[in-house]
Formats: sequence, C-alpha cells, structure tokens
Amino acid sequence: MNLPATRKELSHERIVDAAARAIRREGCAGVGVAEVMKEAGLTHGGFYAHFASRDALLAVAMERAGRDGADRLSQGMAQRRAQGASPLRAWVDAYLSDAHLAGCERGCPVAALASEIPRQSPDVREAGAVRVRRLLEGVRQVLPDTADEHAAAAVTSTLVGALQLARALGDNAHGRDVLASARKAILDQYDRGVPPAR
Amino acid sequence: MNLPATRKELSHERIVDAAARAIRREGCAGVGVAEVMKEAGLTHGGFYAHFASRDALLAVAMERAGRDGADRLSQGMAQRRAQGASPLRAWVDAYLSDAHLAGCERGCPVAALASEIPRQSPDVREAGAVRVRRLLEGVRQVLPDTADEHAAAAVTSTLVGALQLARALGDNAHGRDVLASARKAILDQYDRGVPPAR
DNA sequence: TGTACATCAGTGAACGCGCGTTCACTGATGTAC
DNA sequence: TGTACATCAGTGAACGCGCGTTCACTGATGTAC
Repeated sequence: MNLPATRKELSHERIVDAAARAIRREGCAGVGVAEVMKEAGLTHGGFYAHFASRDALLAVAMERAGRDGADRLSQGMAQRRAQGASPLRAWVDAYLSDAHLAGCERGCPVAALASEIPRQSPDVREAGAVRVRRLLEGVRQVLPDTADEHAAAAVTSTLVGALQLARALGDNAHGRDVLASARKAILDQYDRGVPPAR
Repeated sequence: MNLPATRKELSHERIVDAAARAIRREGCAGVGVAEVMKEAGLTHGGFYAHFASRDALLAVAMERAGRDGADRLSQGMAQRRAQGASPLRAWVDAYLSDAHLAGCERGCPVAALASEIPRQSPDVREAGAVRVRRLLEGVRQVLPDTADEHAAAAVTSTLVGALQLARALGDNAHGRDVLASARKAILDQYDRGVPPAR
C-alpha cells in the first residue's frame, strides 16, 4: 500500500478521502464535485482526470467511508477491550458512543446513508450493499457462539436504527437515551454470561 | 375534516398527497416542485399560491407521510389482530412485511428517510423528529406491560434498522432474511408469553 | 333571472443560479542525449 | 552535468441543463344589483 506514490496518486487519495467525509456529512445528494476538489486542495477542472463521473466518485467514496468507519470503530473497540470488555460489548459501546452519534463524518456510512442507498445509481447501490454485508459480518464475528443464526442481522439492525433515530431526534439528550436503550437491549440478550468490566 | 372543501383546498390536498409519496419514493433531495405539481394534475407555476417554498412543502409532506404510513400500518395490524396475534406481534409483522419492504412510497417515512433527516432545513428536521417520537410512542403502546422503559427505543431501532438494511441490500431474498431475523429477535424477547397465532 | 364586474385559482413563459462536465492552455516533472 | 523536448497534472473559463422562483395573464367562479 505504501508504494512510491506519484503526485497524481497523492491527489487521488486526498480526493477520495474528502469525498468519503463529504458523503457521510452531506449525504449522497450533497456531494459536489467542486467542493470535494476544493477540500482536496485542487480546482474542479482536474476532477475528470481522476474519475469518469461524479457517480463513480460516490461509489469509491462509499467504499472508503466504510473502511475509514471500520478503522475508527476498531480504535474505539480496542480501548474498551483493554478495559476488559467482551468483543460484543466493546463493539456495541464503540458503535453507540457519543463520539459516533456526533461524528457522522468519520463514522459508519451505513448509519449515515442507509435510507439513501436504494435511490442511488447501480454502482453506488452495489457499494452500499457491500458495506451492509461487511457490517453484518463484523457483528457476526463479535457475537458469542451461543447466538443463533438470526442474531447478527437483528443486532446490526438495532445498532444502525438506534444511531439513526438518535441523530434524527436532534436533541442530543434524547438521542443518548435511545443509544443507551439499544445498548442495554443488545447486551441483556447476547452478552449475559460476561460480567460488565466497569 | 370533511368540510365543504373549496377547489383550492382540493388542489392543496392533492399536492400534499403527491409530495408525501414523492418524499418517500425519491428522498428529500429528489422532491421536485414541478414533478409534484404534475402528479397533482397542475402546472408548476401555481405552487407558490399553496406554499411559501419547496422546504415548506417538505415539512408538510413529512407529516402527511407519517400519518399515511401509520394508516397503512394500522390496516396491516388489524388483519393480523383478527387472526389472533398480540398487538406487538401484529405491529411487528405489519412493519416488517414484504409489502412494507417493497412499498417504500406508502410506508413509514422514518424508515424511508431517517438518515437524511439530520441534513434538512430546521422545519423539515423538526417534522422528522416528530415522526420519530410518534413512532417510538406507537411501539411503546403495543409492548406488553412487562417490558422495561428501554424496550420501546430498542424495538423501534430494530424495526427501522432492519427495514433500511433490507432495502439497502437490494437483493429481496437477503432483505427478507434480515426482516425475519429482526422479527424473531423482537418477538423472542418481548412476546414470549403469547403463543403464535398461526 | 339576467347582466356586469370582481375575485380567485391556475397557466406558462422567463429569470437566475448552481452544478456536472468539457476543453484549451499552463507550469512542473521527467527523460533523452 | 546541462540543455531541449515530451509528457503529465492541474487550472480556470465556458457550456448546458435542471430546478426553484417570479410574474403577467387567462379563464372560471362567485357576487352585486
């Protein structure tokens, strides 16, 4: 991954990174070519040397946002794991954290964009579907072996839904209540055997 | 409600109804003044005799979509109640039905729009927050008395999240799996005492 | 009941702006000898 | 090592289109007498 990196490749990285933030912050419809290029320190004219179209950028941005979101989530998880939390508890706490509630721009693109995905172009829809599948897989891996086959989909639904409802409520205090409720429901049902670490 | 109804009031109804469908079908960004007016059987020029701006229409459309979605949900619930299902089971089955998965345009606007709400104008955000609160309240009312104070928020999160993930997956078969998983998780946890009616 | 007029609801052309996309051009980087 | 040239990456003006919004006008509805 850390190959020589030409000047163009460095620019490309900055564009994708800016777009991955913009798509989560502004939504698919809010991503503008000129704005993204400006945020990458370039002018809009050069865009089409990097991407065939705005839609092509969106698909790549969706993928990048997923990996970036997963990275941040892993960091949050690692902290809680170090404090003795089970994998599931660490994941849930990181996903439903205040930082994730407020930090849409750096968070999970599924939570930030889920309801828009079905309305996007085929490439973007496919990239979105991949992010959903990855998220389901990630949750499945932190669930205890005792959880049945349905658990991952149900838990992922609760996580994504809770973050969206909390954000949609606007009021941060009510939003945090929703996150806390979802957290409690998930852990009561799937993390009973493990004692809370704190 | 069934007052005389002038010609203008009838037109107004048609505009709001068309917008309430459009906002769920196309998303907030996809609602166009001209398209809505056309769907209402009018030309775009007359729009500003009915609304101060496109944004004002969106706020009203959000509210109307919520009531329309609740009406449809009630119909689906009534059928299942007649078959002997508990209120919770009837609600969950109606909300996670194949009809709701496919029929975004006539369904719950929270499921159709949740991730877009935080990015809308203040009026639309407020209308969206009201829809979320109403949905939470509706779920609370069908939960058994034994459910704790957190249950409504957790169950609502699961319902909304499941529908969005299912739609985002694109593939209807996988989508139905997600809905079935969410349904099972909710009913196992909150509807244990009541025997399945079918 | 009939006529003249005022008001109302809607029409459709036009305006202005934002945005995706194109393209001729520039300055920098790299290569040949 | 130095010079000449080719290629590359990015610039910024311009184009075209869609869309929200405005407005002068029209035809229909309702009212006064």
